[in-house]
Amino acid sequence: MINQRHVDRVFHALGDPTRRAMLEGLSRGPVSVSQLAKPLAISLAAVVQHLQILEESGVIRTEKLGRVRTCRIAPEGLRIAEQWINERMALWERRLDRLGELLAKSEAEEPPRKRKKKP
Amino acid sequence: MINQRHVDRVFHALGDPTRRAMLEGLSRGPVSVSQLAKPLAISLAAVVQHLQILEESGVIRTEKLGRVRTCRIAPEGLRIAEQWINERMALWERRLDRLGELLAKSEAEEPPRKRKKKP
DNA sequence: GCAATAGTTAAGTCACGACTTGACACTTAG
DNA sequence: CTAAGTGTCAAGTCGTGACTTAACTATTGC
Repeated sequence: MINQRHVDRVFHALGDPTRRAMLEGLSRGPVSVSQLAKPLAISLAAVVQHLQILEESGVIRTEKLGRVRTCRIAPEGLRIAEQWINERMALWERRLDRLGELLAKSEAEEPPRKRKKKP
Repeated sequence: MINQRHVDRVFHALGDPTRRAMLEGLSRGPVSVSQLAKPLAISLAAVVQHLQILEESGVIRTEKLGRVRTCRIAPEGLRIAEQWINERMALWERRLDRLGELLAKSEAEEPPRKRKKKP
């Protein structure tokens, strides 16, 4: 099981439309903070705040060279969210399988029949 | 491309820890509203509000028989979030592939060599 | 019919999260 | 050195989202 705190932070990060837009902006390759901010119609400071949340959640990594900070997607961070979703779906569908088995079995032994008598 | 509104609602729904806990509660099979509420330490009314958000986002379906509403996971709804994540990761990694090709190519043709002269 | 169970709706409170502004710090170019 | 470019930090505003309480509507069981 993955750390619950981690899952919380990742989904909180992904929960905001602006932050998802930023991830879209990053998905074609690494970009600087101001390039990332350009299409966003909010202040640079706001973008930086979002960046911090994204980075702390582990879905992006950043590094600063000189005066420019370069941001890139961290797939291993995103994968945590993906895994969580998959696990829920898997559990759910495993349950459907078990249900299917039960139905199949109860069809196999024709229903209104008494069980084997004990010796 | 999937409807943007849809993606927004799904991620907003998944962004709240209580709602994720509810999905956990549902992942083993369908349950009623009050069963779902029992482990949750919040009022039933609050649970109902969360349920509405979850249902409108399409990650669960519910149906009412008599006085009890039964809730179940809708995997096709969850899959929207999963897809979004996968697409971002895929774009990112496709880019890494292209980068790899470029590097491979520039290694193949030893770098400091003048190009073919025109005829 | 009456009481208990299961859920719904409305109204109001409150905290937190997203954003802004403004001052500041560091790097690079002229 | 100075100016322009790139980002950071702190403080404050504001709206929205998560919650509560309370009154109400079914449905079911005795």
